[in-house]
Parts: sequence; C-alpha cells; structure tokens
Amino acid sequence: MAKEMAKTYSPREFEDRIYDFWMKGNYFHAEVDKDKKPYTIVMPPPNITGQLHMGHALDETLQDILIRWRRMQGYSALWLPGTDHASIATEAKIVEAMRAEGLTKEDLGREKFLERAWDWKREYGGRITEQLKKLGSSCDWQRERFTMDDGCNEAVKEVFVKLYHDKKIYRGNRMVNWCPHCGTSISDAEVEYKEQNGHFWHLLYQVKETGEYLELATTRPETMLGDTAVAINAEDERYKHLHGCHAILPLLNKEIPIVCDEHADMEKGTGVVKITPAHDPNDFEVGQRCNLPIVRCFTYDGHMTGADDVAEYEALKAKGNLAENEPEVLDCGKYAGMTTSEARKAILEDLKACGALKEVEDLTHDVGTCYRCHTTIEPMVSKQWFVKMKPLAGPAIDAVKSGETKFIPERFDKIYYHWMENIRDWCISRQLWWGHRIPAYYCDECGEVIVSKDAPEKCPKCGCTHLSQDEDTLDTWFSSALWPFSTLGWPEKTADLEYFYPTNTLVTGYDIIFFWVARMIFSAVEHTGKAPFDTVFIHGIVRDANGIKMSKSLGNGIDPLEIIDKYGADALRFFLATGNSPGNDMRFSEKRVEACANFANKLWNASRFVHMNIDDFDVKNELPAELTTEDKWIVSTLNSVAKEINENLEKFELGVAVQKIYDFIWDCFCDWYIELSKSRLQSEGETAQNARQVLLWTLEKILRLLHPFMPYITEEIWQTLPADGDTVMLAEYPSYDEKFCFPEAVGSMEKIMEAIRAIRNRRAEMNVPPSKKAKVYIATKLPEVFRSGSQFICRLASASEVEVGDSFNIDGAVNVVTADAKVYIPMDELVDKKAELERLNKELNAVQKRLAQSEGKLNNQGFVAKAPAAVVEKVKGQAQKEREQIALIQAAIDALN
RNA sequence: GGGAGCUUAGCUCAGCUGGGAGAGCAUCUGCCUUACAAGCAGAGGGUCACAGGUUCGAGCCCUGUAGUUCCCACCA
Repeated sequence: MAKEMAKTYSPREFEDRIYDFWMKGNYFHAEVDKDKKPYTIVMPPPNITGQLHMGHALDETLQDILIRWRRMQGYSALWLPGTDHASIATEAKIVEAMRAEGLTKEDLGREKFLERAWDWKREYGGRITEQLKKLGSSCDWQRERFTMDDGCNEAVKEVFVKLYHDKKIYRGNRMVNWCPHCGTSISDAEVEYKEQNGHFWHLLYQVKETGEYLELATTRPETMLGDTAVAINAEDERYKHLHGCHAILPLLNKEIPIVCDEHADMEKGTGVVKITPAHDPNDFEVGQRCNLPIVRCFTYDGHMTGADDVAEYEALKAKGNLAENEPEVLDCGKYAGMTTSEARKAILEDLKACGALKEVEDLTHDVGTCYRCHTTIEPMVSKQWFVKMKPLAGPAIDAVKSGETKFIPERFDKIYYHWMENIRDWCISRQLWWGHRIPAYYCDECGEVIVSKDAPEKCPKCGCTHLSQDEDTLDTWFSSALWPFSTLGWPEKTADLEYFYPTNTLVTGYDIIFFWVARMIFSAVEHTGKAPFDTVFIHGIVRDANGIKMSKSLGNGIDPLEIIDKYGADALRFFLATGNSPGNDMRFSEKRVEACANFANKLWNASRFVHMNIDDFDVKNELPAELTTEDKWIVSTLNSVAKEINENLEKFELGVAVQKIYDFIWDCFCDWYIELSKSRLQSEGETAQNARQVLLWTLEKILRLLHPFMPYITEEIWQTLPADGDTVMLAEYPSYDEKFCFPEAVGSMEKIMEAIRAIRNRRAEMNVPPSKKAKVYIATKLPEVFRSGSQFICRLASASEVEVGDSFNIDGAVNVVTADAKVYIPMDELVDKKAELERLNKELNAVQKRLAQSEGKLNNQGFVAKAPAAVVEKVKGQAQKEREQIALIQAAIDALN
C-alpha cells in the first residue's frame, strides 16, 4: 500500500508531476453545490504582456492559501482565473514589434492591426498563466476568462449603454491628461507625479492701456502662445487700476484681456497669472468662469500646431460640427511643427531677445507623467467620454461604511473614502485600437449620437444609413471594473452568478486600490446592487534585499521562476506567507527562502522516519485505544495548534498561522515527539505498534494542516501514506476537537521536558559530551510524573539511570532546579565547586528577582482588586513556585559550603 | 499643504482583543545521538526611537517630538 519516498527532498522531481495530477483529477474545479457553502475569489487578472514577478507570486500565494484552506474545510471553493488585455501596454508592444518591420498602425489600418494583436495574444497571452501554475495555484482553469472575451465585451457594452441612458456617461470637451508618447488620454489615476528640477521663468507682459509691465511666472513658457487672458485677484490693491484693461501677449503681439479671478492668489509671486485654457487644468476653469476663448497650440503628438491643424479645425467649423468648448487652433508660425521642448527653447530665446524674459529661477516641482511610459503629461482640452462619478461614489462609500465590504488592514478604508469623496469624473475613452470599442455611433449626415450595443442600421433622426462607430476604445480598467460579476455570467442571470456572487475575498496590493478595487466596488453596487466581495485583503509590495522597489528599469527584479527552480515553489510560497503582515511591504531574502526549503527538507526527512517505522507493518491511520502521556501531549498540542491556525486564517493572519505550523512541526513533532517515540519503537508488540499509529496519525494531520501553504510536498508525501482519498487537497482540514484535549498529560510532559532541557543545559555548560552518561536523581513532589518520564530523561538527557524520590542528600553533585524538581547529577570529577557556587548564586539571584516582581504585584492592592481573577491566580502560582525554587537553590548552596 | 505606515536582538522581520519580549539568518560552544550536518544539543545578544499621559499593569491604547518610507493634492 505505502509507496516509497525518495531519499532526498528535491522539489524539481515532483512539483510539475503533482500539478499534472491535480489537473487530471479536476480537483480545482468548483461547481454550484447546494449542499456546500460557496467561497469565491476572483483572481486579479495579470496583464497578457506580463512576466511573472514577485508581486504576482505573493498575490497568488495568498489567494491559493485561502482557497485551498476553504476547499479543505468543505466549501465549494472557486478561484476564478483570467488575464487582462492591458490596452496601452499591449498596443505599445505590438506597435514596437511593427516598428521593427518598418510599419506603423496607420500603415496597417485598424482591422489588420487588431488581427495582429489577437495573434499576439494567442501566442503570448497564455505565458503568464503557465507561469502561475508553477506556483501551485489551484485555480479553476476551466473557467479562465479574458477581459476582452465575448462575455466581458457583452458586459462592457451593457454597462456603457445603461450608464449612457442614465446620463452617468457623457461626452464632451474637457481638460484631460494627454500622453504624447502613447497618443491617448489617460485617467487622473494613471498620472504619476514625479519631482523634477525645473525653472520658473518670469515674463513681462505690457499693459496696453497704461504701458506698464506686468510680471508673471510660468514653468511652461511654451504655453504662452495659447494664452487668452492674464488674471489678477479682484481684491488685489496693486492692480485695481487695471480692471478692464488688456495685456499685449509678447511674440504674437496679441491683445488679451486682464480678468479678475479667484485663481489669482495675491500671496503668491506677483499675484499675476497667465491663463492658457487649452493647456492647463486651472486655466481651463478660469476660462469657463470668465468666458475666455480656448486656444490650442499643441498637437496631440506633442508638437506645436501649424497651418494644417488650423485647416482641419476650419473644415470642422465649416461643417458646423464644433462641439461645446471645442478649442480654436493657433498657427504657431515659426514654431509650428517643433516639439514642445524645442519650442520652449526657441520661445525663451525670442522672449529674451525682446526683453520679455525678466529672470529665471530654479525650482523643483511635481510633474505629471504617464504611469505606463513615464512621458510628461500634457494637459489638453480634448473631446472624450467620461463617467460621471458623483452619483456612483455615494453608494460605493456606503458599501464600505456599512461593513458590507471591509478592508484588511482596516486603515485602507480611509484611503478609499478620501479618494471616493474627492473623485472627479473618469475619462474612459482612449485613442487606442486594442480594447473594447466604444458602442457609440455618429450619423455622418446630421451628427446624431446613437449609443447602443449593436450597430444601428440607420440614423433614427434623419434616416441616413451612413453611420460610423466611435474610433476610441475604453480604458482597460473599465472592463476590469466588471470582473467579479462579468466572469460569472453577468448580465445573464446565471446559476454561477446566483451561487458564487458576491464573491468573498479580493486579494490585491495597495497600489491598485484606486485603479481597480474602488472601481469594482462602485460598478458592482451600481449594476448588481451588491458589493462585489466581503473582504479586501490588501498586501504590500515585495522589495529587493535592500528595500528598493523591484523594477524592470533598475534591473533589480528577482525572477520567481528562478527561485522556484532553485528551491521549489513550496519554499517560495512559504517565504512569501511568513513574516508578511497585511498591508505591509516585505523584502525578498534568498537566505530566508533557503530556510524555508530547509523546513521542507526537515518535514521530508521526518516523513522518511515515519516510513521506516511503518512500512514493514500494517499500520492504521487512527489513534490507538491507549494513549501514553507523550501521545496525549502531541495529540493535544496538535489540536490546539489546529484551533489557533483556523482562527488566524479567519482573521487573515497568514503569517502568524504559518509560524505556528512551522514551530509545531519542527519543535514539537520532530525535535520532541519523534525523539520521544524512538525508545518505544525499539520495543515489541503493542507498545511499538501504538507508537507507529500515533506517528502516522500525527504526520497525516500535519500534512493536511500544512497543505495550503506547501501544497506540493504535502501532496507528494501524503500519497505515500496509507490514508483514505486520492489527494490531500480534498482531505478535511484539521480543526479543534474536544476529545483530543489532554491538559493533564500536556502539563506532565512539559515538566519532564523542562527537566530534560535543564539537564542538557547544565551538561552543555560543563562541556560534557552526550556519550558520557551519568545517573540522575530527581527530588520532586510529583514522583509519578518523573518516574513515567525517566526513559525520556535517559534517552534525551544522557542519563544512565534515573532515580526519583522525595529528597536526596548527595555530596559533590551538580544541581539543577526546575519549577517542579531538583535534579542531582553526581559528577564529582567534573564539579568545580567555585564555578558551581557562582552559577547557583546567579540563578538564585534571577529567581529572587522574579519573585520580587510577583510579590510586588500581589502586594499591590490595585492589582489584586482590579486584575482578572485568573491573572491574579497565575501570579500567585508563580510566586509559590519561585519560593520553592529559591529554597531548593539555597539548599544546594548550603550543601556545597 | 493633507493623510498613512514604519522605528523591537548584529541583519531581515513577527508579536493576534493590554497580563512575564519571539523567529530566521549571523555569532559562540559541544555533538556524525542509525529521519535529517539542508542536521542535533546549548549559549550570548533587546531602555521595544524619544518624551509625556491613561491603567493595578503598556512593545501594544492616547498626546507630542524626531528620523524614515509611501499615498493624495490644480499651486501659476
């Protein structure tokens, strides 16, 4: 029955094989099962462009631990995997690949480009999921989804159309963040602010009416061509005489009004601000308030506008298709066609030449950059689609306030509230081809806008059949926001949706709370009426050994696959789960991974030991009728550990749980129980057989307990043991059981262990090798306990013989005092009286200190009156033991003198 | 400008509702004790950043300070 175990632990030999075994057994698949409770996790879909990194490894490991634990507890546990189409990242990859062939997007056209993109997806999109499998992820691969598959597309269109008709999606010219490199607008959340060294250029604009010069400062002088006003504060005494006057824009010699607006802060600089409504968010607002024209002087690919751009604008105007806030376009003349940075240089030179540049000041300021390509963002007025956030944010805030969804750790709810409460409308249109195309159609004839899931045949207004679909696609996060329910079949009312939704736990890093978590919450509340998950379990990022964020550009990333190859997936998982507390960053440490692999090796060898002892016998995986003290101790300890681990997991304290399993396996099982069992195993008949059964039973429980954390090794070992079932994955997770509680046996065992430790300690201090055995006398009030433990004292504390009694009077013996016993080890030749006295006095001192502490508490009326009775009792017990110990040590000292 | 986290052994970090400070690595000592030298048995090492406060009792709760990291914010 029992299979062999390989002599050495080499994870490479079995991890892939075990994963195949699970796949073949279909053990990851979850079904609607009315007899079970559902437990659902939807995987944060990694980008199809992605390579597995430590962040994924952490995220996946935490999810897999939770899902495996719940599955073993008997839940119908669904972990739904998938990938994200990652519009900007993927499109950039494909464009880059095309550049090598000398092709541009425009050369190919939309259709051909998309064909390439899908080819690319088919070829590389599965790479990341294959890598996830290496970690042992027990996802239901039958349900794998993609954010751009038909189902998700259906959900996206449904949501878009619905929101449009509810007036929660609108289209218009607004200030957006424009990335000249990616050639698209991006949302506020996608802008990363980075501190950069820059300059403050002080310019002089002459006032037409008075001839005086107004000094104003700017960090972006090239925008001056688009200035349509100069603003001052209405209250500013310095400039009251200028109300209604005009300034002359240098270089263009254009007359622009001097307006009064609250934006001009009297306390800052000169109190005069240039206003460029087309290229600055604040100025756009000023423009709206003061009714200023919007003049655009940058193209959407980061150059200065010229005659062509103006012609385009004029054509649009002639057709009567100018929308509200449509910016006018300036012919920048000599600057036309320059990049914005080239234009900056040229303009500054010209300003200097004409005396309009007063001075240059150095400064550091935060500059918005694109989170994908890190190009400086140009704020631009542009016609885009937006989601109106105010009506969505309120209910989403309530979902967390009411506790329907809770963040772990809790502090992240504050971050969430702050963002939601101050949220601005979400720009969702992207000037990209790879993504969900916006389901909006325009009548070529009358300009009517039709938003519908399917392309209309004719314009409902004028009947014209020439309609064209909006060229833009949606923000990737628009489809990710629907992920928890679109993947379960929404908008259809499927059985899956009914059973598995709302999902239970969302596991993700704090870095995408805004991008994703918040948007899933408001989307789910809006469209399903329910929060998408009950718990958001937040983790930090994995940094390198020096605490630096791992990044491609720094080249300090550590490839999880290499680590897996070297130490095994179990070791990596165990490392990621250990010492990692919710919401906090962690450092990668190869040393610690190695320590985790050593732990796996330890378990491997312990299992081999059990095998050695059961293979030639018919051993049942059940506890014998008669349990010895040490049996009861290990069974009872295991029972309490199982209880605590379940409690810790319920509270998402994975790191704490993992530490407890580690300690139990290494200390309790390996270092103590196995050692304790050896003498029994050498005997005959029932005694040995019972020991074998307890060993097997305990090991089997250990494998179950550890399985969610180290799935491979536990499965590999489990399958060599005589146990019921095909896989440890589906064995019941150990939980607290009152019938396995043996507090008395635990107490006795601990006393024996304390004595053993004390003896070992003394022997080690005196450098006595284990081979030198000595008789041990134990004076105690609990003779039965120590008599029953004498075999262990012999074996584990190098005693040749143990004699237990009330008291002994032995000269020239080494003394060891524990809380419950005084131990004499007669080793005349080794006893150094002076050193022995010194040690005893040191010990006496230490115990006296502790007694003083205990008595201090007991003499404190406040403590006795207010502390819980159990605590007071405990301290009383301690004080009593301490007094006894002092007496024993004192006696030993007296005997030596 | 606002907010959050962190500061515990030489290093990296745990420490769950307040009730005698822990792990891994490193260091030192002794062991090949027939599962494991990727090991066994021991040892040393901490004013829990600092200052107040609450409490019978504080690493843990409150206030402040310092250092550090991060997030948010339209400051020209």
